[in-house]
Amino acid sequence: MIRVRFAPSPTGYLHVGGLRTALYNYLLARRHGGKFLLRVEDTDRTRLVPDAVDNILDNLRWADIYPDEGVGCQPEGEHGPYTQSQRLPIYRKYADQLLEAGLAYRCFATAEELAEMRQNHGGYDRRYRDYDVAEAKKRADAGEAHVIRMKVPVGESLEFDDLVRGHVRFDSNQVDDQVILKSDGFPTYHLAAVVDDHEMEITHVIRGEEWLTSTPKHLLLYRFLGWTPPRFAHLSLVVNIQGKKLSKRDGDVSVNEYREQGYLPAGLLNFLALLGWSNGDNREVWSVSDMEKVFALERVHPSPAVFDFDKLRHINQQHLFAMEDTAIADLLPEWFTKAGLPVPERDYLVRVVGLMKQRCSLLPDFVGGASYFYQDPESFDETTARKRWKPESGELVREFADRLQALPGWTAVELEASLRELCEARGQGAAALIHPVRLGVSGVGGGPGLFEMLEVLGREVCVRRLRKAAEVLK
RNA sequence: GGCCCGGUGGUCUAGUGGUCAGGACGUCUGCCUUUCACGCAGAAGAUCACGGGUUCGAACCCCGUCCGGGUCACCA
Repeated sequence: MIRVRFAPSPTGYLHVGGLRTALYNYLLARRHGGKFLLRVEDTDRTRLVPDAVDNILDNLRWADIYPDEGVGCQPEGEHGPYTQSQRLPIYRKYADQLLEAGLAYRCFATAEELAEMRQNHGGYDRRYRDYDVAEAKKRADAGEAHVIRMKVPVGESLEFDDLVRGHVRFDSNQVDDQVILKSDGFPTYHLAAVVDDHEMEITHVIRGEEWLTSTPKHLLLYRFLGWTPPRFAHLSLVVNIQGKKLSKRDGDVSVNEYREQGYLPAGLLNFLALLGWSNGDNREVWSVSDMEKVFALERVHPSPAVFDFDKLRHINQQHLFAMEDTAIADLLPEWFTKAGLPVPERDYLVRVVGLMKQRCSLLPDFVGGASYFYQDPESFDETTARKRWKPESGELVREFADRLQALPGWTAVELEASLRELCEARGQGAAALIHPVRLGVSGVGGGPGLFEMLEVLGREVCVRRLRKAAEVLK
Protein backbone atom coordinates (compact mmCIF):
# COMPACT_ATOMS: atom_id res chain seq x y z
CA MET A 1 0.00 0.00 0.00
CA ILE A 2 1.40 3.33 -1.04
CA ARG A 3 1.42 5.98 1.65
CA VAL A 4 2.55 9.50 0.87
CA ARG A 5 2.45 12.75 2.74
CA PHE A 6 2.40 16.48 2.27
CA ALA A 7 4.28 17.99 5.19
CA PRO A 8 4.22 21.76 5.16
CA SER A 9 5.62 23.86 7.93
CA PRO A 10 3.22 26.51 9.20
CA THR A 11 5.55 29.41 8.56
CA GLY A 12 3.40 30.95 5.88
CA TYR A 13 0.41 30.50 3.65
CA LEU A 14 0.09 27.72 1.12
CA HIS A 15 2.34 28.46 -1.83
CA VAL A 16 1.57 27.39 -5.40
CA GLY A 17 4.72 25.28 -5.39
CA GLY A 18 3.48 23.62 -2.22
CA LEU A 19 0.13 22.96 -3.82
CA ARG A 20 1.86 21.27 -6.72
CA THR A 21 3.83 19.07 -4.32
CA ALA A 22 0.62 18.22 -2.50
CA LEU A 23 -1.08 17.46 -5.81
CA TYR A 24 1.63 15.07 -7.00
CA ASN A 25 1.50 13.26 -3.68
CA TYR A 26 -2.25 13.10 -3.86
CA LEU A 27 -2.23 11.84 -7.44
CA LEU A 28 0.23 9.09 -6.67
CA ALA A 29 -1.87 7.93 -3.74
CA ARG A 30 -5.06 7.93 -5.81
CA ARG A 31 -3.45 6.23 -8.73
CA HIS A 32 -2.46 3.27 -6.59
CA GLY A 33 -5.27 3.22 -4.10
CA GLY A 34 -2.99 4.45 -1.36
CA LYS A 35 -3.26 7.02 1.37
CA PHE A 36 -2.40 10.71 1.30
CA LEU A 37 -1.54 12.19 4.66
CA LEU A 38 -1.05 15.67 5.95
CA ARG A 39 1.53 16.30 8.61
CA VAL A 40 2.37 19.64 10.15
CA GLU A 41 6.07 20.28 10.66
CA ASP A 42 6.08 22.97 13.28
CA THR A 43 9.40 22.35 14.96
CA ASP A 44 10.63 25.89 14.49
CA ARG A 45 8.81 27.88 17.14
CA THR A 46 10.44 31.10 16.05
CA ARG A 47 8.87 31.20 12.63
CA LEU A 48 5.34 30.05 13.40
CA VAL A 49 2.55 31.96 11.70
CA PRO A 50 -0.60 31.65 13.83
CA ASP A 51 -3.18 31.00 11.12
CA ALA A 52 -0.92 29.18 8.68
CA VAL A 53 -2.34 25.74 9.39
CA ASP A 54 -5.87 27.01 8.90
CA ASN A 55 -4.87 28.63 5.66
CA ILE A 56 -3.21 25.48 4.35
CA LEU A 57 -6.18 23.34 5.30
CA ASP A 58 -8.62 25.81 3.87
CA ASN A 59 -6.84 26.01 0.55
CA LEU A 60 -6.43 22.27 0.27
CA ARG A 61 -10.12 21.92 0.90
CA TRP A 62 -10.80 24.52 -1.78
CA ALA A 63 -8.61 22.57 -4.18
CA ASP A 64 -10.34 19.38 -3.12
CA ILE A 65 -7.13 17.49 -2.56
CA TYR A 66 -7.87 16.83 1.01
CA PRO A 67 -5.90 14.29 3.05
CA ASP A 68 -7.12 10.81 3.93
CA GLU A 69 -5.25 10.84 7.18
CA GLY A 70 -3.57 13.34 9.46
CA VAL A 71 -4.16 16.96 10.33
CA GLY A 72 -7.57 18.10 9.18
CA CYS A 73 -9.09 14.61 9.37
CA GLN A 74 -11.67 13.61 11.93
CA PRO A 75 -10.31 11.54 13.59
CA GLU A 76 -6.76 12.14 12.45
CA GLY A 77 -5.78 8.50 12.16
CA GLU A 78 -3.86 5.71 13.79
CA HIS A 79 -0.34 7.02 13.32
CA GLY A 80 -0.87 10.27 15.18
CA PRO A 81 -0.41 12.77 16.42
CA TYR A 82 0.37 14.32 13.05
CA THR A 83 1.62 17.61 14.37
CA GLN A 84 5.29 17.41 15.21
CA SER A 85 5.20 19.69 18.22
CA GLN A 86 2.98 17.06 19.81
CA ARG A 87 5.51 14.30 19.23
CA LEU A 88 8.47 15.62 21.16
CA PRO A 89 8.93 12.55 23.42
CA ILE A 90 9.16 10.35 20.34
CA TYR A 91 12.00 12.32 18.82
CA ARG A 92 13.73 12.51 22.18
CA LYS A 93 13.54 8.74 22.51
CA TYR A 94 15.25 8.17 19.17
CA ALA A 95 17.82 10.86 19.81
CA ASP A 96 18.71 9.12 23.08
CA GLN A 97 18.89 5.83 21.27
CA LEU A 98 21.39 7.26 18.79
CA LEU A 99 23.35 8.79 21.66
CA GLU A 100 23.62 5.46 23.41
CA ALA A 101 24.62 3.68 20.24
CA GLY A 102 27.40 6.19 19.73
CA LEU A 103 25.87 7.37 16.45
CA ALA A 104 25.19 10.82 17.81
CA TYR A 105 26.79 13.09 20.37
CA ARG A 106 26.11 16.07 22.56
CA CYS A 107 27.57 19.33 21.40
CA PHE A 108 28.03 22.34 23.64
CA ALA A 109 29.29 24.81 21.09
CA THR A 110 27.69 28.21 21.56
CA ALA A 111 26.11 30.32 18.88
CA GLU A 112 29.14 32.61 19.03
CA GLU A 113 31.55 29.74 18.58
CA LEU A 114 29.57 28.45 15.63
CA ALA A 115 29.46 31.84 14.00
CA GLU A 116 33.21 32.09 14.37
CA MET A 117 33.75 28.62 12.91
CA ARG A 118 31.60 29.51 9.94
CA GLN A 119 33.65 32.60 9.32
CA ASN A 120 37.01 30.97 9.71
CA HIS A 121 36.76 27.54 8.24
CA GLY A 122 33.33 27.44 6.76
CA GLY A 123 31.48 25.09 9.06
CA TYR A 124 31.21 23.17 12.27
CA ASP A 125 34.58 21.67 13.09
CA ARG A 126 33.24 18.62 14.93
CA ARG A 127 34.90 19.74 18.13
CA TYR A 128 32.59 17.69 20.36
CA ARG A 129 32.50 14.63 18.18
CA ASP A 130 35.03 12.78 20.27
CA TYR A 131 34.37 14.55 23.52
CA ASP A 132 34.27 12.31 26.57
CA VAL A 133 30.78 10.81 26.77
CA ALA A 134 30.63 10.67 30.54
CA GLU A 135 31.77 14.26 30.78
CA ALA A 136 29.20 15.33 28.24
CA LYS A 137 26.46 13.55 30.14
CA LYS A 138 27.53 15.23 33.34
CA ARG A 139 27.37 18.67 31.77
CA ALA A 140 24.03 17.89 30.24
CA ASP A 141 22.64 16.59 33.50
CA ALA A 142 23.85 19.76 35.15
CA GLY A 143 21.53 21.58 32.82
CA GLU A 144 24.04 22.99 30.39
CA ALA A 145 22.51 23.92 27.05
CA HIS A 146 23.53 21.66 24.20
CA VAL A 147 22.34 20.08 21.00
CA ILE A 148 22.61 16.54 19.72
CA ARG A 149 24.42 16.00 16.45
CA MET A 150 24.60 12.94 14.28
CA LYS A 151 28.01 11.35 13.85
CA VAL A 152 28.42 11.24 10.10
CA PRO A 153 30.83 8.55 8.96
CA VAL A 154 33.94 9.55 7.05
CA GLY A 155 34.74 8.62 3.47
CA GLU A 156 31.56 6.89 2.53
CA SER A 157 29.53 7.03 -0.61
CA LEU A 158 25.87 7.67 0.02
CA GLU A 159 23.62 6.95 -2.92
CA PHE A 160 20.06 6.31 -3.87
CA ASP A 161 17.78 6.13 -6.87
CA ASP A 162 15.63 9.18 -7.11
CA LEU A 163 12.35 8.49 -8.87
CA VAL A 164 12.59 11.60 -10.99
CA ARG A 165 16.34 12.14 -11.20
CA GLY A 166 17.77 8.68 -11.34
CA HIS A 167 20.87 7.66 -9.47
CA VAL A 168 22.30 10.32 -7.17
CA ARG A 169 25.55 9.97 -5.23
CA PHE A 170 27.05 11.98 -2.41
CA ASP A 171 30.32 11.78 -0.55
CA SER A 172 29.76 11.59 3.20
CA ASN A 173 32.72 13.92 3.70
CA GLN A 174 30.50 16.63 2.29
CA VAL A 175 27.90 16.01 4.95
CA ASP A 176 28.30 17.84 8.21
CA ASP A 177 27.43 16.54 11.65
CA GLN A 178 23.89 17.77 11.42
CA VAL A 179 22.04 18.87 14.53
CA ILE A 180 19.14 16.51 15.07
CA LEU A 181 17.89 17.78 18.42
CA LYS A 182 18.02 21.46 19.22
CA SER A 183 18.81 22.93 22.61
CA ASP A 184 15.15 23.75 23.14
CA GLY A 185 14.35 20.05 22.95
CA PHE A 186 12.74 20.27 19.53
CA PRO A 187 14.05 18.08 16.74
CA THR A 188 15.33 19.59 13.52
CA TYR A 189 13.56 18.79 10.28
CA HIS A 190 15.95 15.96 9.53
CA LEU A 191 15.26 13.86 12.59
CA ALA A 192 11.58 14.68 12.74
CA ALA A 193 10.89 13.89 9.10
CA VAL A 194 12.80 10.62 9.16
CA VAL A 195 11.19 9.44 12.39
CA ASP A 196 7.71 10.42 11.27
CA ASP A 197 8.03 9.05 7.77
CA HIS A 198 9.05 5.76 9.29
CA GLU A 199 6.44 5.66 12.02
CA MET A 200 3.72 6.77 9.66
CA GLU A 201 4.79 4.10 7.20
CA ILE A 202 5.44 6.50 4.35
CA THR A 203 6.51 4.64 1.24
CA HIS A 204 7.32 7.54 -1.09
CA VAL A 205 8.74 10.89 -0.13
CA ILE A 206 7.81 13.40 -2.83
CA ARG A 207 9.21 16.81 -2.04
CA GLY A 208 10.93 19.84 -3.56
CA GLU A 209 14.42 19.85 -4.97
CA GLU A 210 15.64 21.99 -2.08
CA TRP A 211 15.69 18.75 -0.07
CA LEU A 212 17.87 16.82 -2.44
CA THR A 213 21.16 17.67 -0.80
CA SER A 214 19.94 16.75 2.66
CA THR A 215 18.80 13.33 1.56
CA PRO A 216 22.17 11.72 2.42
CA LYS A 217 21.67 12.81 6.02
CA HIS A 218 18.27 11.20 5.98
CA LEU A 219 19.65 8.02 4.48
CA LEU A 220 22.19 7.87 7.27
CA LEU A 221 19.52 8.41 9.89
CA TYR A 222 17.47 5.54 8.49
CA ARG A 223 20.53 3.33 8.69
CA PHE A 224 21.45 4.47 12.21
CA LEU A 225 17.95 3.67 13.33
CA GLY A 226 17.90 0.35 11.54
CA TRP A 227 15.07 1.28 9.20
CA THR A 228 14.49 0.86 5.50
CA PRO A 229 14.27 4.23 3.77
CA PRO A 230 11.29 5.09 1.57
CA ARG A 231 11.63 5.87 -2.13
CA PHE A 232 12.47 9.50 -2.86
CA ALA A 233 11.27 11.77 -5.64
CA HIS A 234 12.65 15.30 -5.76
CA LEU A 235 10.55 17.72 -7.74
CA SER A 236 12.05 20.64 -9.61
CA LEU A 237 11.35 24.11 -8.36
CA VAL A 238 8.71 26.41 -9.77
CA VAL A 239 10.68 29.44 -10.88
CA ASN A 240 10.11 32.95 -12.17
CA ILE A 241 11.03 34.22 -15.61
CA GLN A 242 14.56 34.91 -14.34
CA GLY A 243 14.91 31.26 -13.42
CA LYS A 244 14.87 31.89 -9.69
CA LYS A 245 12.67 30.22 -7.15
CA LEU A 246 9.26 31.89 -7.33
CA SER A 247 8.98 34.47 -4.59
CA LYS A 248 6.63 37.19 -3.43
CA ARG A 249 8.47 39.70 -5.55
CA ASP A 250 7.27 37.88 -8.65
CA GLY A 251 3.64 38.54 -7.93
CA ASP A 252 1.21 36.04 -6.66
CA VAL A 253 2.69 33.03 -4.97
CA SER A 254 0.10 32.02 -2.45
CA VAL A 255 -2.85 29.90 -3.46
CA ASN A 256 -5.08 32.43 -1.76
CA GLU A 257 -4.29 35.03 -4.34
CA TYR A 258 -5.35 32.85 -7.25
CA ARG A 259 -8.47 31.94 -5.42
CA GLU A 260 -9.26 35.61 -4.87
CA GLN A 261 -8.69 36.38 -8.52
CA GLY A 262 -11.33 33.87 -9.46
CA TYR A 263 -9.38 30.97 -10.87
CA LEU A 264 -11.10 27.62 -10.70
CA PRO A 265 -9.36 25.09 -8.48
CA ALA A 266 -9.50 22.65 -11.38
CA GLY A 267 -7.73 25.16 -13.62
CA LEU A 268 -5.00 25.99 -11.16
CA LEU A 269 -4.39 22.33 -10.38
CA ASN A 270 -4.31 21.38 -14.04
CA PHE A 271 -1.83 24.12 -14.79
CA LEU A 272 0.36 23.24 -11.82
CA ALA A 273 0.37 19.57 -12.78
CA LEU A 274 1.66 20.50 -16.22
CA LEU A 275 4.62 22.24 -14.63
CA GLY A 276 6.76 19.14 -14.70
CA TRP A 277 4.35 16.40 -15.63
CA SER A 278 2.94 15.32 -18.95
CA ASN A 279 1.27 12.16 -20.04
CA GLY A 280 3.27 12.01 -23.25
CA ASP A 281 0.19 12.19 -25.46
CA ASN A 282 -0.11 15.93 -26.13
CA ARG A 283 -3.17 16.20 -23.94
CA GLU A 284 -3.15 19.31 -21.77
CA VAL A 285 -6.59 19.75 -20.32
CA TRP A 286 -7.08 17.42 -17.40
CA SER A 287 -9.42 17.11 -14.51
CA VAL A 288 -7.88 15.84 -11.31
CA SER A 289 -9.93 12.69 -11.57
CA ASP A 290 -8.53 11.98 -15.03
CA MET A 291 -4.99 12.59 -13.86
CA GLU A 292 -5.56 10.16 -11.03
CA LYS A 293 -6.00 7.41 -13.56
CA VAL A 294 -2.68 7.87 -15.32
CA PHE A 295 -0.29 9.79 -13.08
CA ALA A 296 3.20 8.32 -12.79
CA LEU A 297 6.34 9.75 -11.24
CA GLU A 298 8.30 8.35 -14.17
CA ARG A 299 6.62 11.00 -16.28
CA VAL A 300 7.63 13.85 -14.01
CA HIS A 301 10.72 15.51 -15.32
CA PRO A 302 13.51 17.16 -13.40
CA SER A 303 14.12 20.55 -14.97
CA PRO A 304 12.69 23.65 -13.32
CA ALA A 305 9.52 25.19 -14.75
CA VAL A 306 8.64 28.82 -15.24
CA PHE A 307 5.23 29.86 -14.00
CA ASP A 308 3.49 31.29 -17.05
CA PHE A 309 0.44 33.38 -16.22
CA ASP A 310 -0.87 33.37 -19.79
CA LYS A 311 -0.92 29.62 -19.92
CA LEU A 312 -2.61 29.44 -16.53
CA ARG A 313 -5.34 31.74 -17.78
CA HIS A 314 -5.82 29.64 -20.87
CA ILE A 315 -6.06 26.39 -18.95
CA ASN A 316 -8.51 27.96 -16.56
CA GLN A 317 -10.62 29.12 -19.47
CA GLN A 318 -10.70 25.60 -20.85
CA HIS A 319 -12.14 24.37 -17.59
CA LEU A 320 -14.70 27.15 -17.59
CA PHE A 321 -15.78 26.26 -21.13
CA ALA A 322 -16.28 22.69 -20.07
CA MET A 323 -18.67 23.61 -17.29
CA GLU A 324 -22.46 23.81 -17.55
CA ASP A 325 -23.85 27.34 -17.45
CA THR A 326 -25.79 26.47 -14.34
CA ALA A 327 -22.69 25.19 -12.58
CA ILE A 328 -20.87 28.42 -13.33
CA ALA A 329 -23.85 30.47 -12.18
CA ASP A 330 -23.78 28.58 -8.89
CA LEU A 331 -20.27 29.84 -8.24
CA LEU A 332 -21.07 33.46 -8.94
CA PRO A 333 -23.02 34.83 -5.97
CA GLU A 334 -19.92 35.37 -3.83
CA TRP A 335 -18.36 37.38 -6.63
CA PHE A 336 -21.30 39.73 -6.75
CA THR A 337 -21.11 40.18 -3.03
CA LYS A 338 -17.42 40.93 -3.27
CA ALA A 339 -18.11 43.50 -5.96
CA GLY A 340 -20.76 45.10 -3.78
CA LEU A 341 -23.54 44.20 -6.19
CA PRO A 342 -26.83 42.50 -5.44
CA VAL A 343 -26.89 38.87 -6.56
CA PRO A 344 -29.06 38.60 -9.68
CA GLU A 345 -31.88 36.15 -9.86
CA ARG A 346 -30.53 32.73 -10.79
CA ASP A 347 -32.36 32.12 -14.06
CA TYR A 348 -31.24 35.50 -15.30
CA LEU A 349 -27.68 34.75 -14.27
CA VAL A 350 -27.68 31.45 -16.11
CA ARG A 351 -28.72 33.24 -19.29
CA VAL A 352 -26.00 35.84 -18.85
CA VAL A 353 -23.45 33.07 -18.36
CA GLY A 354 -24.63 31.45 -21.56
CA LEU A 355 -23.95 34.66 -23.46
CA MET A 356 -20.70 35.56 -21.73
CA LYS A 357 -18.96 32.22 -21.30
CA GLN A 358 -16.85 32.44 -24.44
CA ARG A 359 -15.66 35.84 -23.33
CA CYS A 360 -14.57 35.01 -19.80
CA SER A 361 -11.63 33.21 -18.37
CA LEU A 362 -11.99 34.00 -14.67
CA LEU A 363 -15.07 33.98 -12.47
CA PRO A 364 -15.16 37.75 -11.80
CA ASP A 365 -15.22 38.33 -15.55
CA PHE A 366 -18.88 37.38 -15.36
CA VAL A 367 -19.45 40.21 -12.93
CA GLY A 368 -17.22 43.21 -13.63
CA GLY A 369 -16.70 42.24 -17.26
CA ALA A 370 -20.45 42.03 -17.82
CA SER A 371 -21.59 44.85 -15.59
CA TYR A 372 -24.16 46.13 -18.09
CA PHE A 373 -26.23 43.03 -17.45
CA TYR A 374 -26.70 44.20 -13.89
CA GLN A 375 -26.56 47.98 -14.00
CA ASP A 376 -27.26 50.76 -16.45
CA PRO A 377 -24.00 51.98 -17.94
CA GLU A 378 -22.61 54.99 -16.15
CA SER A 379 -20.69 56.20 -19.16
CA PHE A 380 -20.17 55.43 -22.82
CA ASP A 381 -16.86 54.29 -24.18
CA GLU A 382 -15.38 57.29 -25.95
CA THR A 383 -13.50 55.53 -28.67
CA THR A 384 -16.55 53.53 -29.63
CA ALA A 385 -18.78 56.60 -29.49
CA ARG A 386 -16.47 58.51 -31.78
CA LYS A 387 -16.41 55.66 -34.25
CA ARG A 388 -20.00 54.45 -34.12
CA TRP A 389 -22.23 57.32 -33.01
CA LYS A 390 -23.15 59.44 -36.01
CA PRO A 391 -25.12 62.69 -36.05
CA GLU A 392 -28.28 60.81 -37.07
CA SER A 393 -27.79 58.03 -34.52
CA GLY A 394 -29.68 59.79 -31.75
CA GLU A 395 -32.87 60.06 -33.74
CA LEU A 396 -32.60 56.49 -34.99
CA VAL A 397 -32.03 55.13 -31.52
CA ARG A 398 -34.96 57.09 -30.17
CA GLU A 399 -37.18 55.67 -32.86
CA PHE A 400 -35.95 52.19 -32.18
CA ALA A 401 -36.70 52.64 -28.49
CA ASP A 402 -40.26 53.59 -29.40
CA ARG A 403 -40.57 50.47 -31.52
CA LEU A 404 -39.25 48.28 -28.75
CA GLN A 405 -41.74 49.80 -26.38
CA ALA A 406 -44.53 48.65 -28.65
CA LEU A 407 -43.03 45.38 -29.94
CA PRO A 408 -45.51 42.52 -29.40
CA GLY A 409 -42.89 39.79 -28.74
CA TRP A 410 -39.43 39.89 -27.24
CA THR A 411 -37.24 37.24 -28.78
CA ALA A 412 -33.88 37.83 -30.43
CA VAL A 413 -35.44 36.97 -33.77
CA GLU A 414 -38.23 39.52 -33.39
CA LEU A 415 -35.85 42.15 -32.11
CA GLU A 416 -33.59 41.69 -35.08
CA ALA A 417 -36.48 41.82 -37.54
CA SER A 418 -37.73 45.02 -35.98
CA LEU A 419 -34.34 46.68 -36.14
CA ARG A 420 -33.73 45.73 -39.74
CA GLU A 421 -37.18 46.88 -40.73
CA LEU A 422 -36.61 50.29 -39.21
CA CYS A 423 -33.23 50.67 -40.90
CA GLU A 424 -34.69 49.76 -44.22
CA ALA A 425 -37.50 52.25 -43.79
CA ARG A 426 -34.93 54.95 -43.10
CA GLY A 427 -32.68 53.91 -45.96
CA GLN A 428 -29.87 52.88 -43.65
CA GLY A 429 -27.78 49.75 -43.33
CA ALA A 430 -28.39 47.72 -40.20
CA ALA A 431 -24.96 48.58 -38.88
CA ALA A 432 -26.04 52.21 -38.59
CA LEU A 433 -28.31 51.20 -35.77
CA ILE A 434 -26.73 48.03 -34.44
CA HIS A 435 -23.60 49.76 -33.19
CA PRO A 436 -25.28 52.76 -31.59
CA VAL A 437 -27.80 50.46 -29.91
CA ARG A 438 -25.04 48.29 -28.52
CA LEU A 439 -23.22 51.32 -27.23
CA GLY A 440 -26.35 52.82 -25.80
CA VAL A 441 -27.45 49.71 -24.04
CA SER A 442 -24.08 48.45 -22.77
CA GLY A 443 -21.83 51.48 -22.78
CA VAL A 444 -19.12 49.54 -24.61
CA GLY A 445 -18.25 48.43 -28.10
CA GLY A 446 -17.91 44.69 -27.61
CA GLY A 447 -19.97 41.92 -26.16
CA PRO A 448 -22.36 39.12 -27.02
CA GLY A 449 -24.62 39.13 -30.06
CA LEU A 450 -26.73 42.27 -29.81
CA PHE A 451 -30.16 40.71 -30.15
CA GLU A 452 -29.51 37.95 -27.65
CA MET A 453 -28.24 40.60 -25.32
CA LEU A 454 -31.35 42.74 -25.72
CA GLU A 455 -33.53 39.71 -25.23
CA VAL A 456 -31.88 38.88 -21.91
CA LEU A 457 -31.86 42.48 -20.76
CA GLY A 458 -35.60 42.84 -21.25
CA ARG A 459 -37.86 45.50 -22.63
CA GLU A 460 -37.96 47.99 -19.82
CA VAL A 461 -34.20 48.12 -19.40
CA CYS A 462 -33.52 48.46 -23.10
CA VAL A 463 -36.01 51.22 -23.68
CA ARG A 464 -34.81 53.18 -20.68
CA ARG A 465 -31.14 52.90 -21.61
CA LEU A 466 -31.67 53.75 -25.25
CA ARG A 467 -33.63 56.88 -24.44
CA LYS A 468 -31.01 57.95 -21.97
CA ALA A 469 -28.23 57.36 -24.50
CA ALA A 470 -30.01 59.33 -27.18
CA GLU A 471 -30.10 62.24 -24.78
CA VAL A 472 -26.56 62.03 -23.52
CA LEU A 473 -24.74 61.22 -26.74
CA LYS A 474 -24.69 63.58 -29.66
C1' G B 1 33.78 28.57 -3.34
C1' G B 2 32.63 22.84 -2.29
C1' C B 3 28.89 19.42 -3.36
C1' C B 4 24.30 18.22 -5.93
C1' C B 5 20.61 18.89 -9.78
C1' G B 6 19.28 20.85 -14.39
C1' G B 7 19.83 22.85 -19.94
C1' U B 8 14.46 21.08 -26.74
C1' G B 9 11.30 27.99 -30.26
C1' G B 10 9.87 33.75 -25.42
C1' U B 11 7.06 29.97 -22.00
C1' C B 12 5.09 24.72 -20.71
C1' U B 13 6.40 20.32 -23.05
C1' A B 14 6.72 15.43 -26.68
C1' G B 15 10.94 12.84 -27.98
C1' U B 16 15.70 7.83 -25.14
C1' G B 17 20.11 6.24 -32.35
C1' G B 18 17.25 7.00 -38.42
C1' U B 19 10.75 12.01 -37.93
C1' C B 20 10.60 17.92 -42.41
C1' A B 21 12.39 17.92 -34.05
C1' G B 22 5.53 16.98 -32.71
C1' G B 23 1.78 19.60 -29.49
C1' A B 24 0.17 23.80 -26.39
C1' C B 25 0.45 29.07 -24.50
C1' G B 26 1.83 33.70 -26.33
C1' U B 27 2.72 36.74 -30.99
C1' C B 28 1.22 37.88 -36.17
C1' U B 29 -2.14 37.17 -40.64
C1' G B 30 -6.69 35.73 -42.84
C1' C B 31 -11.77 33.70 -42.46
C1' C B 32 -16.36 33.91 -39.70
C1' U B 33 -19.45 37.93 -37.33
C1' U B 34 -23.40 43.68 -36.12
C1' U B 35 -18.88 44.31 -32.19
C1' C B 36 -15.66 41.71 -28.79
C1' A B 37 -14.68 36.92 -27.89
C1' C B 38 -15.00 31.78 -29.30
C1' G B 39 -14.04 28.82 -33.48
C1' C B 40 -11.46 27.75 -38.06
C1' A B 41 -7.19 28.30 -41.50
C1' G B 42 -2.27 29.82 -41.81
C1' A B 43 2.56 32.25 -40.49
C1' A B 44 6.83 33.69 -37.94
C1' G B 45 9.78 31.69 -34.13
C1' A B 46 14.75 26.00 -32.24
C1' U B 47 22.52 26.25 -34.89
C1' C B 48 17.84 20.54 -29.53
C1' A B 49 23.56 25.35 -24.20
C1' C B 50 28.67 24.75 -26.51
C1' G B 51 32.99 21.65 -28.01
C1' G B 52 34.89 17.02 -28.78
C1' G B 53 34.17 11.93 -29.39
C1' U B 54 31.33 6.76 -30.24
C1' U B 55 28.40 5.37 -34.69
C1' C B 56 26.91 4.43 -41.49
C1' G B 57 23.73 7.88 -38.63
C1' A B 58 22.97 11.61 -32.80
C1' A B 59 18.39 16.13 -29.18
C1' C B 60 18.98 11.08 -27.53
C1' C B 61 25.28 7.31 -25.67
C1' C B 62 30.49 9.01 -23.53
C1' C B 63 33.99 13.04 -22.04
C1' G B 64 34.94 18.12 -21.30
C1' U B 65 33.24 23.16 -21.03
C1' C B 66 29.74 26.96 -20.24
C1' C B 67 25.34 28.76 -18.20
C1' G B 68 21.31 28.44 -14.62
C1' G B 69 19.46 26.76 -10.09
C1' G B 70 19.61 24.26 -5.24
C1' U B 71 22.31 23.45 -0.85
C1' C B 72 26.12 24.13 2.64
C1' A B 73 21.65 27.02 10.13
C1' C B 74 20.12 24.90 17.01
C1' C B 75 14.90 27.15 9.13
C1' A B 76 11.99 24.06 6.98
